[in-house]
Amino acid sequence: MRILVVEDDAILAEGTCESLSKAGYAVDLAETGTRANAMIEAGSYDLVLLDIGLPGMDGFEVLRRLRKHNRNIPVLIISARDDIDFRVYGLDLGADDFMLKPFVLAELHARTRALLRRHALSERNTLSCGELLIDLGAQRAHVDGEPLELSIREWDVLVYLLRNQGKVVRKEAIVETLCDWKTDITLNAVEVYISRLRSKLDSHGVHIRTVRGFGYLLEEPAE
Amino acid sequence: MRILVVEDDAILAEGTCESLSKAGYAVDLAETGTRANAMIEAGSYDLVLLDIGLPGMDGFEVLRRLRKHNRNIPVLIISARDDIDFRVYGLDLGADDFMLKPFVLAELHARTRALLRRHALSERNTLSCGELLIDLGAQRAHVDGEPLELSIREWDVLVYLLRNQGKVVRKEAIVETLCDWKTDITLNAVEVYISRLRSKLDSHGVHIRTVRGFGYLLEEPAE
DNA sequence: CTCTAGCTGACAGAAAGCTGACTATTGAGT
DNA sequence: ACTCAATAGTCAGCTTTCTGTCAGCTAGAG
Repeated sequence: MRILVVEDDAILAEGTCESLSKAGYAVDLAETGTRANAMIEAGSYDLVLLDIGLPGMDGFEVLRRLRKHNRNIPVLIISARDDIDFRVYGLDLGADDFMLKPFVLAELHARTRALLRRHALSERNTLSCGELLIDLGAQRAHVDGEPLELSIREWDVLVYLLRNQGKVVRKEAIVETLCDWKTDITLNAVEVYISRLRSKLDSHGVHIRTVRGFGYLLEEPAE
Repeated sequence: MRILVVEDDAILAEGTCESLSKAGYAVDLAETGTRANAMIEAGSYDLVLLDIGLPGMDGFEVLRRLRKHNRNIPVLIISARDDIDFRVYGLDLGADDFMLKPFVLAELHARTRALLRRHALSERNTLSCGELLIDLGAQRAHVDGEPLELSIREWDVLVYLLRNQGKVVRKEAIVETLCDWKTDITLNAVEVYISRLRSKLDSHGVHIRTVRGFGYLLEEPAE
């Protein structure tokens, strides 16, 4: 269970990290917002403890950027400002919980456990095919170790293909998974998604095969 | 078709069960998560309607335990919380569909039907003949372990032959299975399909015998 | 040997799929 | 409120692949 602590106050950071480490979590520390974003991009964390009052890029900005890509990582905001507006603002931006400074370590642990349990990332859920790796928990995809930029639609289609790896998937089925029951999307749209996915995946050796008259097939990494 | 409804709200539960019963399903009710898990273990259900907001063991936990053992049962999650995170989370855990309360019964029925249909289709049923193996669920054919490229027509004819393995199949019957009603295809077309199939299968020891004046015969793996 | 059912290569028209371009929409940033 | 950028979905034209027919050929029954 990996936790990223984003905190500029050295003393508070040390206390927090140490306490969490002792509790058995793998803890990393980021002292600035910029660094925090970089680390979140690079590593896959199960929880982010985010101090709002950071020098430079502030916590809200970090959160906003984080939510752009990793929609699912739980974020616990820590703020010195006893201001209900910040609380609302933070939750609007997609924070999962909010804690005021000063706090006792027991509360930190309780909230940490609660968040992790709620998100149950203990059962990290990944799908893969050859050099393609998808982390459902963090909602991120990688090929050849490089992060892959996917729009929501592309993501959904790819996940569906991966879940049905080795099976031929009909376009109708893809449409159904996209818009749960109101099927007002053309089948051609699926062709477009596939086309866009291919342009991102083909060069990495992940091929979506067309099975004429049936649909598409993501073959197992047979080579 | 047996459905297990997991719902603690007595009124909602009754309405749901009654409606599904009337639609011809055999419906059982579980009021708690613990009971739900026990019943799933014991009985063989074709679908589970799972409310997330349960007292005691919550829906996610039920789902997690269920997936540990009976991975294939389709699960439709029902949640009062209008929260995309729950949706993603539930789907991550292996739910097959997601519905928000309040819902109209028509939607419930539509989703139920869709899930049962989809599941029935994905059941792995296979046909085989010697080294030839056909997976109807995945819509894939293999010979000698190698995937076999077939067009729709070839696929249909081959499936028909396999379904009538050991029997002589008349060309007229094949034409009928192809174009359900408009039989404006020449019998010669069947000869062409067979010819094309043979060129793909012969080298793998799968022989379609001609029975002069009658039709074709796919012999059982005599060897 | 003859006759006929069946085989199969070739082909043209049809169908299915691909993709660049375009429009509408959304959402962030100012 | 406005702008800019990214995304979603449609469309149209193009490419690829399949289909069904034909015609000439093969081969089995008598």
